[in-house]
Amino acid sequence: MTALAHAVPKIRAEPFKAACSSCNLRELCLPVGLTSANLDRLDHMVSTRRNVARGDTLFQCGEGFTALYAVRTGFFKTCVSSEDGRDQVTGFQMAGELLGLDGIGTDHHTCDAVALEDSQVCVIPYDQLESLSREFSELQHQFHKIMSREIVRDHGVMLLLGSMRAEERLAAFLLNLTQRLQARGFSASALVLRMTREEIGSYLGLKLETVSRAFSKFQGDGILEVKQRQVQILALHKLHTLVNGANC
Amino acid sequence: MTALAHAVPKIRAEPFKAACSSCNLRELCLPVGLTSANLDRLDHMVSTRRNVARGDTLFQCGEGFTALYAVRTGFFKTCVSSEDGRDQVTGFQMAGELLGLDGIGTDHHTCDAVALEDSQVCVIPYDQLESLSREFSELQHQFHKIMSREIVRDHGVMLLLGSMRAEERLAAFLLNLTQRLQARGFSASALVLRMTREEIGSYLGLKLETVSRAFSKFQGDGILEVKQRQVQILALHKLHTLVNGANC
DNA sequence: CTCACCGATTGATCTGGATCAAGGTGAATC
DNA sequence: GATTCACCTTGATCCAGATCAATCGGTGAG
Repeated sequence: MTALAHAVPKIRAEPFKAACSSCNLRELCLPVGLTSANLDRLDHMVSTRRNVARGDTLFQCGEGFTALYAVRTGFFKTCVSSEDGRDQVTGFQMAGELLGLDGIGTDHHTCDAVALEDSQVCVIPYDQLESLSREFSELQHQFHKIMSREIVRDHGVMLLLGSMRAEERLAAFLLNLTQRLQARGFSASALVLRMTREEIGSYLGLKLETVSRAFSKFQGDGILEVKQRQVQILALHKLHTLVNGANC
Repeated sequence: MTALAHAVPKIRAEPFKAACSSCNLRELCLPVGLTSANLDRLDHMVSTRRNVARGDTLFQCGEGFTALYAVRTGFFKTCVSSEDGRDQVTGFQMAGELLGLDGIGTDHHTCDAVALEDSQVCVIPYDQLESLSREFSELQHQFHKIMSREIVRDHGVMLLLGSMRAEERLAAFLLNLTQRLQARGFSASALVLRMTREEIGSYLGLKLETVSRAFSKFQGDGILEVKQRQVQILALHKLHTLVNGANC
């Protein structure tokens, strides 16, 4: 055991043989709907992984665009900033989700992608993705679906930012998080936030104090049990009615 | 450059032989970067046009998705609504811009597209677009760029909604409009708004009264000359500093 | 163990934009 | 040219969330 541990060096940032065909995220990620023959071709394309330490950027605004990234493990945020230093978190990405779609349009990334915990991504060279998706339409269609869903998601965030009040925004955010975690096999009711109150606030167009107060309010109302970043959802239905039904 | 002639005879609802190859929007629309041989193939695919009268919908939320639409003439808005009737304008589309990208992900449209004036669109059958873009990579790449730019645009709107104050939002909106109009050969300083104050407000996350007050403020400051929907931009640079530089 | 630091909470106060209300304006119709 | 209607403007008031400020709590370093 000790001999083996000594023989196998710690795996760092070096290229690592990835394999979509044996990845447990393949039903959530780019390979959805591919036949096993085509999955093998994808394996060949997605040949490297990259580790990103907590706090480091996967890519930054302005950098040249060459590849998309599929989150394998960990958690990211993306944020854009205006010339005068205003900052806006545009999304949080977890396992199976794609990063970098913003770069296709201009050949340069237009936002920062920052790891909120030690993470690993699969590198998807973009030119290879284009040529491969010219070869089999399943991949092409799946890729288009992913882009389209990102647009629809963004529209949902606009609705949230444009017309919801603070508590509704937080409720919508929590519902979205749990849904995505549940799709990945995690508990629907117990979650650990990987981001600060300030980052949540930036995403929701609120100040961190307002986010904190909304958490406390939810706790007081018996909807949540909040202990720092540990959140237990006690009344999912109340979150739903907050977002939908109850108009004042 | 004199104003573009608006004296084009009115074309009615019958299918009409479209031709990207002879369309004066081809440098702004899907055909960007295509060789003339490939343009001909595109002509064959985009064979029909559709007229949409002011106030009518091009498609509605929930409808099955079969095609994308390129605006040829006129002006549209897209809006999403939540279950409890909240409404959010997610964008305004003018000549050369694509509508319907939201439908790819789920095979159903997720928003309404409403004509704000009598308009005409080119119908782009989506399955044909996919197969054609498997055949030539220029079309594929251009299509991907358009989707990516839509994502980037949405991120910009999130930044606006999440971190700008009312006057900054209106300034950013006006700048965006004039840039797009200018790219289409219209005056950069004189514009006619095709949407109501309420629609602008919905897009910007503001109430119509606030939009109206901001217009009046800009007029008082000598930035604009506003007469109902006729807007003359007198000090473009002041709009820029409002959006960027001047913090408080 | 103590210190320092970062993030979270909570309270007090302020304010930008919402809301409520009352005209004003221009285009279409008769 | 009077009527109507949809849209816009402007004023007065209110309130949700921002801002300012103090404190607490967990965590990592020395």
